Amino acid sequence: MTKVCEDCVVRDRSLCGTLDDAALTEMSRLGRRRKLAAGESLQFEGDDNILCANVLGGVLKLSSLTPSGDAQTVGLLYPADFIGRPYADTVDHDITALTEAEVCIFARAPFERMMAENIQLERQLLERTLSELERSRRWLLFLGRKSASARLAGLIIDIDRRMAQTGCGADLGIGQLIQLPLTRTEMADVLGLTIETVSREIGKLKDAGVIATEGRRGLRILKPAALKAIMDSE
Amino acid sequence: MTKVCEDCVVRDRSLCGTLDDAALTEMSRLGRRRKLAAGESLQFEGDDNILCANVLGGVLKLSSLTPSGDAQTVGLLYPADFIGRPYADTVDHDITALTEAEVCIFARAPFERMMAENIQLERQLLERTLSELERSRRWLLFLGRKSASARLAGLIIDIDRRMAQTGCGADLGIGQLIQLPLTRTEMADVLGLTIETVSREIGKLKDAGVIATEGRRGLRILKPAALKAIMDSE
DNA sequence: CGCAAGTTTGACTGACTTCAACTTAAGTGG
DNA sequence: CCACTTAAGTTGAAGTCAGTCAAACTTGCG
Repeated sequence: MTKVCEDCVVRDRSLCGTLDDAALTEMSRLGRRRKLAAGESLQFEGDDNILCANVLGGVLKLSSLTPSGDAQTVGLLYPADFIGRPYADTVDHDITALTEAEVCIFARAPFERMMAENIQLERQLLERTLSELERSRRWLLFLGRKSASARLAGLIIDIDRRMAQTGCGADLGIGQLIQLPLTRTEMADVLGLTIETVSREIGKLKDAGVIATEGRRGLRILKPAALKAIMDSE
Repeated sequence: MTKVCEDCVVRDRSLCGTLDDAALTEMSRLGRRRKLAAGESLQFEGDDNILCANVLGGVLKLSSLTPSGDAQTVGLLYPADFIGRPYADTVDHDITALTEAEVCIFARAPFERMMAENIQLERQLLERTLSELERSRRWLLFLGRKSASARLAGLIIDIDRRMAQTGCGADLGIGQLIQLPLTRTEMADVLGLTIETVSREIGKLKDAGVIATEGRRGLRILKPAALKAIMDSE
């Protein structure tokens, strides 16, 4: 008999990582995997809040629509990230796969029961939520105070870091090929900019030799220090 | 003998609200009150993370300085709100009193011990952190996508709501006098705008009869529906 | 190869910023 | 109690960054 969740690529890094074998066995009974095609949504703002999940693979976004119709992405979800908001009745944001993605879904009620019985689960989630709050607040500073170029640099650096953590490969490896999980439109939605501005700013970074692009989604960071400087600049 | 924390104005609404008498007694031994003058800081970004606290009275801000020197306020703290980030080594933001304020401070280590022993405390903090994350994400949408007027309207509505919860008085009571806890400069720091723009936008709202001002910090909402409409507009 | 979606580029516009002068509010000491 | 002082807020003119609208160009898939 194979060990529970043995084939789970995020077994150690996900919320479940802290569980002992018995708890993990029960957890695995509650969870079921689901694949999402790029563009497919897991839930929509206003839905009944019925699920929690772990991201197994791919990248997803958390987004809201303004009444006037344009989108703002408020967070990106990478493998091992947790999805969901226990204890809430309704869902606050759309969750949509940016790339092909796979998630391990738990119904909310049994997940909450697991949390009550395994305090380390709750503790883990608290720590993650606190980090996520911190990430979100740092991004507030970008949207509130930084220029288009600084925002873009910040996003590229963030993606690089998260992709490095996720797959293999070092953070800010010079010249390494990154597959962007977002289209220009999606980048614009994260950055609070328009697609045209994003395109122009990418052009400028290319012209300056800071990055190189390869097709639509391929990107290489050629001058990490310069990119960081742009991110930190006003 | 008087009951523990009996005179605490936020006894029921704060994180401590869920504790039983025994736990509250211990908690009260750990906490000590501190008054802050307007403008005084409780901690600075980068400090060792040594404290957690409950806000007893007044309004405080969470803020960061960009490398280029201007401030972005990433959150406002009202009575009963929790301050601090358990489990982290350093502090992520400055915390500064906007008005005269009072807080109930706990050293971080014993606070974490209390959390370990009283799971409802951890659970409460998790729920609060999840809400705070949600608030922060909603604000992301404002900074990313909304015009100066919509942001200002959003801030006024938020302040009104929080002040109403905090003191007495109904939410969005027409014509009721609100004492703004922020100066124009501080509003600008929250909104990601300049002080001049804030001033001009307030002027426009006054001209439109949506609000009235009284001195520097007094404000009345005359047309709540109109204000909400402006907030929701692009 | 051809098409459609995605992206880039250009010209123009506008919202917010910047810089600067001026006004008001609120506290202080004579 | 009022002139004085100073910080806070308002107003105006000019500049700029990013948005809008529109057209051309890629890219990758069928």
